[in-house]
Amino acid sequence: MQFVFIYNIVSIMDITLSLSQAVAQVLKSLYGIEAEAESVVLQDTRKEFKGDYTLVVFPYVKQARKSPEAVANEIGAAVKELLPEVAGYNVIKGFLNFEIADSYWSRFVGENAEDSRFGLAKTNPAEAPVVVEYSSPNTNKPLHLGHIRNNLLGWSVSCLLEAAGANVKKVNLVNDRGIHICKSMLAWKLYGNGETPESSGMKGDHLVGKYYVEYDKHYKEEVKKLMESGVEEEQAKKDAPLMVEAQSMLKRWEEGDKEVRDLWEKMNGWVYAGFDETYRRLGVGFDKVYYESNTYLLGKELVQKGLDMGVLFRKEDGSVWCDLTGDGLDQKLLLRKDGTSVYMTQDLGTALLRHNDFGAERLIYVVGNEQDYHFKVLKLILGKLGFEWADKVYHLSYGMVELPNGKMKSREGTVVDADDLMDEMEKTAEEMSREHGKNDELPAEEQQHLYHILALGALKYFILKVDPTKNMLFNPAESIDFNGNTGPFIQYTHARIRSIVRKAENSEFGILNSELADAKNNSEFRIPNSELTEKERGVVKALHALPQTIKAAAAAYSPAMVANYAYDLAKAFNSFYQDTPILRESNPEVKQFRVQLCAFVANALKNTMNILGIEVPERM
RNA sequence: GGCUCCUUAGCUCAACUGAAUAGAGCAUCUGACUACGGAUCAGAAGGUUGCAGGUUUGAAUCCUGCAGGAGUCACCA
Repeated sequence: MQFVFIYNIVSIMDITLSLSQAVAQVLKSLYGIEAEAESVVLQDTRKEFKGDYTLVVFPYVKQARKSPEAVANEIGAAVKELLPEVAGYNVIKGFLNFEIADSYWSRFVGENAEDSRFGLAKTNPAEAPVVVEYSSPNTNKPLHLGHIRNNLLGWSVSCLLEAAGANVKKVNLVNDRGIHICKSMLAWKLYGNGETPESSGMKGDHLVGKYYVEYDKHYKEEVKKLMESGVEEEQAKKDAPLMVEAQSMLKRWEEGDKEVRDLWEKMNGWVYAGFDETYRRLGVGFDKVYYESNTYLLGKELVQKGLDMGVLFRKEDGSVWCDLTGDGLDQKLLLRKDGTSVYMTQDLGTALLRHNDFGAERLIYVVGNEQDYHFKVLKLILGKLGFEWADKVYHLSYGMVELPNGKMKSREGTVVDADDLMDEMEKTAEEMSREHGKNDELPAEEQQHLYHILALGALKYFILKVDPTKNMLFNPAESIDFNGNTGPFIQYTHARIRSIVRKAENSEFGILNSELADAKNNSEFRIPNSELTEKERGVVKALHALPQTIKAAAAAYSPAMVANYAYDLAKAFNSFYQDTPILRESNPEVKQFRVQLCAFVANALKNTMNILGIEVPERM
């Protein structure tokens, strides 16, 4: 427990930690119960009862051999004796409610309000990094709503892990080759008449996507014709001239045919320009981008190694397999009979590459839950190949995004395009803002920026507030709502607070004066016995919970926990703000404290929203 | 069909490793000091946590069965 001592010098110790330790200690001395401090569960006291933190004593009554009330009372008395911060306690049935002294809360505010990084851990760049892969798009069509969830999650989980102290590297693995790209290329060659993003004014990724659709249209016609002439459907799908041509194109690509490669590079270039634009608008980015055209041959050596080790086997036709029946799964193909590799082969190779590139402490893959099986197998095979880091591979498996009328299907045109969606949200943000008419005096450029921030705030919050592992429903009408549990609600709260703080800073009273700075060095800092109002305490307790919230959210890879926290904090503040005078307060000391509390909340909202990739405006 | 996951208020979501009367928002209804910024706040109503059993002092949470939904089971990625 050495760290406790150090914490005490740097700042006051988190009362919940002190309480857990005190309870553990008391359990031992009173009843001889051995309990780790971490195993002592404290929950927030429900608001209908008096107190701040609650210990449920039922787990201990058996060993204590007393009634729950008696146990609770004894623990309460002993802990109060131990910790001066505990002002009192009350017992209701088996629930022991600790009441924390206001002096603790005041001191907590005094010591942390000015810390712009409150709740955020420092990262150590020398530490082995956590590599987060996300996005990983195909280059034959533009990004859609499903990609948006992926990108927002990937970005925000990266920020979250950083906030918890990890050294994070974000990577993207672009699927830039394969039959699907050839389809777009072929259709463009046949029907494109040399159309370019410049000539058409179309965004590159959309242009390429257009020809992917074009291919599908003509291909279907061909299949239909063949079937009408008596060919079986399955055969028709293989024999359709367009399919034959696309296959041949892929083959020529692999052979390095100059014409095919040139076209491929040209069209991929269009797509990348388009993606860059979308990424920029979404506010996401990467430390390193891998291209599958460079990595798709990787993994073959691993397969050879696996054969040598005897963990893989070759069938008569020459194909190579991994037998996972011992793990309750099937056999998995790793090399086709013609020696070419499959998805899994590549992924084995890129995992090793990434491990070697970064010396990673963890490899996180942000990939939809439709690939649960794939990653289960990937980890198993890596383990069989003798890589002890196989268990550092973590599949951050997120749920599907559904629309009110079911799944998105590209063929049925029910896909929500990422760029369109952002356009739509920005338009709505502009309309809402104009309606409120509070930003009419801002320069046009700032107005546009504001609409962008609000639109993306709404979109990101809407998606990130849902537990990543769960499927979610995306209702376009609700996603652009700006009231209630939404991004703009929190952004608005921030803007209002900043308005107060600006006024305070400009006023003759000068809130951040030297008196305050001096007082910070004083252990008896700040009106130790002054009483807080109910609403003030609510806000302070919410702030106090930030560091542990970030820790828990990072451990669960859940930006949703951060989103819900930000919302709770904003609500606590709004409730406080509604009926508590701040600048109107006549007692200067109280006024100063409240302004300080405002600045503290604004900063916490900003930091938590930033973890979600959401900016907060100064005014809106 | 096998395997995996899901089912909480009319709708969208919470509820940390089992704990007090299951919480928010939207929608509905009612109210708020001449706004320190009303994109706010206060309140009402809304639930047999899919169904049936079981374990436990205590279950939305753990176990079993059933019903409904999703995903997956490619020499696609």
